Amino acid sequence: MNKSKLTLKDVALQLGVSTATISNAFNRPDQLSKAKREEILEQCKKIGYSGPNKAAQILRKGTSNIVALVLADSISYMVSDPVASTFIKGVSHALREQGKHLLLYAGDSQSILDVVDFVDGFICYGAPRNPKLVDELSTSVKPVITVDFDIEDTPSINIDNEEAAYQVARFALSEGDQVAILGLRLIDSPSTCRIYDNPLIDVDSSISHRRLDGYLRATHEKNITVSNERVWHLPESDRSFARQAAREVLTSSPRPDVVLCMSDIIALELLQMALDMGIKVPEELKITGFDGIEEGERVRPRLTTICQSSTEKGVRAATALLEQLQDKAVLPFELRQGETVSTS
Amino acid sequence: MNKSKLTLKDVALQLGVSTATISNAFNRPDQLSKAKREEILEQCKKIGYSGPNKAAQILRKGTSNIVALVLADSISYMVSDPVASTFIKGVSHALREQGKHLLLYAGDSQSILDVVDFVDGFICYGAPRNPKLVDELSTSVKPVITVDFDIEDTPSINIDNEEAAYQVARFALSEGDQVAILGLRLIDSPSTCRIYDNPLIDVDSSISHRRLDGYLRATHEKNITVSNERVWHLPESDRSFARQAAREVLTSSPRPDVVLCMSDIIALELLQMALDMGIKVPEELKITGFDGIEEGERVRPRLTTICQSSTEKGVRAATALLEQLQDKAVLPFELRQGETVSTS
DNA sequence: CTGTTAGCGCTTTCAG
DNA sequence: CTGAAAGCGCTAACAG
Repeated sequence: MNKSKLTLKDVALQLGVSTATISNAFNRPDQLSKAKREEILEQCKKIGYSGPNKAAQILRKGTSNIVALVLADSISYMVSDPVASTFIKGVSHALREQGKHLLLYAGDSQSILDVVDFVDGFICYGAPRNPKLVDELSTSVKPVITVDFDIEDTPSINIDNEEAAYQVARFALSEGDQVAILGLRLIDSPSTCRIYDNPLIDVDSSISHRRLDGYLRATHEKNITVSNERVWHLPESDRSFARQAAREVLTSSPRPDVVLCMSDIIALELLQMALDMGIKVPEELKITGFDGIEEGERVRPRLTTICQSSTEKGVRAATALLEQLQDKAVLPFELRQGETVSTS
Repeated sequence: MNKSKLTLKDVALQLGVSTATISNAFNRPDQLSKAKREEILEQCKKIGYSGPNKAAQILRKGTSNIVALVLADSISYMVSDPVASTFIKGVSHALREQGKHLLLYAGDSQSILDVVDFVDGFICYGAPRNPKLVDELSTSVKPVITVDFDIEDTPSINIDNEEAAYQVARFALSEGDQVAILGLRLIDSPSTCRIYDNPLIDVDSSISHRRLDGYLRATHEKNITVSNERVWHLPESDRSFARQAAREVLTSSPRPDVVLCMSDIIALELLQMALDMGIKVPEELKITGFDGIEEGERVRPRLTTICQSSTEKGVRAATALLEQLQDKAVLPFELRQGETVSTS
């Protein structure tokens, strides 16, 4: 109970050795004889000293074994998103193997200053909602790795979103199709809407715009034009936004033959609503998703989508951070041919 | 860039005031004139000092604004469980309002010693897989609150699992029904199996056993006997375990008329498998879940289950910890009448 | 309202 | 291999 009051100094005094010896017994086994070390450790256990105080170690050593995972959005939102939570899974798995701990950090926070002094580094998953964090991160002395977006001169992990979107769209489209696109964070609006002529946000770093580019490359190839009123913006990959958008799309006229969705969550809501409305998939409506979440395989018809391994991304991100790898990695993806696109 | 090298002392020197004044400017506005304070803050910004080093503050003040959330299992597993992630959502939401940060901690870790010295407290969600953590937690000087299980003399948050299980079972059962139970962590086994005469683990604190008690109270009331070979054990509320168990149950003879499931995930897998096998729900098979996850409402027929608000639990847990409330709270639950039980 | 000072608990040269 | 001593950067008395 009073273990918390015992300091290394107290212990040194009690055991009649110097503080350095105790410290070494815990941290640097090579600095003293095995026998002595074991004796000290045993004595410590006996008197209830469980090792050097971590707070002091952090200050002194400048490392804490804590890695901050900066999420794009609030933790609340991210943790219930299947893609993000799969990513977190990967990160935590890799961190755990290295004895590191995981601090979750919201991307809509004011600043990273609260933690920058004591964490060992940052994994930044998606462009944080608060852009100020990007500035802070890019000038931070602590190592940073970004995932699904880029900061100049900072290592990152991505997939080729443009190519992936192109492939899934090309697979789904036939000449003459009426096409609609359900996009993610395309413009600066907190609600679901068509993009019309609103300025696209953040063009460079946004994965959404890369995906849009890919979709449009495929439509051009099939001589299909997609006007801006057939492109919807959703502020988040969230089921209720998705439902709204799905309803708009399915009741719009002409009703599309193909809907390209920038996430599986969106696609799944669209699918469900279509089925509820008695629309046959894929005969009357083809749907593509993006991400490859499990639920897309459980549902009937199975979702046609792009699979990317979020777990793998998480593992890679954590590993790259800890090993200080400096490269910008591009991971593979895979087209999954479900049944929401006719294979004829 | 060299902001990280500036210390409070340097700044004091540069601005020609004492270190205490700088410290006060940042931490105790009441200790100096508003004018002076603002001037100092501005100067600091100008020379690139962003405030006292947090690592040093942690050591000095003994608080870090970090709260550890100890999960029952590995982070990887917990973060993809809808119930746990909803809980995390609640916790992070409440923490955020208080400017606290969230450290995720795995319940199968070796020890909490790694972090106990610098976190401000522990929220412990479910009995940790490694029981040693419970000992450490119970002797820790840092505040602790448990959720869904109890540690003596430690505040906690629970629902009345026995009563909830009783109610859902009573609702589902009719005299003469053949009953099976899909339970969670009932015995000490890493795989899905019937419990037979294996000793039940951890009887007191386990919510699973409270639920089992509730189910059995209901069956007794209806003069139904449920032998131990009609009770399955699943090591986790995990879809693949659930599928195994579902298959065993549905192919066992006599095939049950009612299956009481200790989580919605289990119930949903059972439901899906039953439908795939052409078994009519609820006409030929009644199913009950536990938890009230969203997916249970999206599926057809809708799941009959016990709803408990995991978000609310999370919020309460965080609040209670931060406000040092000492009571053992019992939260309400609600029976949700879906369509997996006939309402006749 | 401001400045001085003594640590918070530890690690790490550097002599011995 | 061991011990003495100097901080890591900061805060909170306390005295002025």
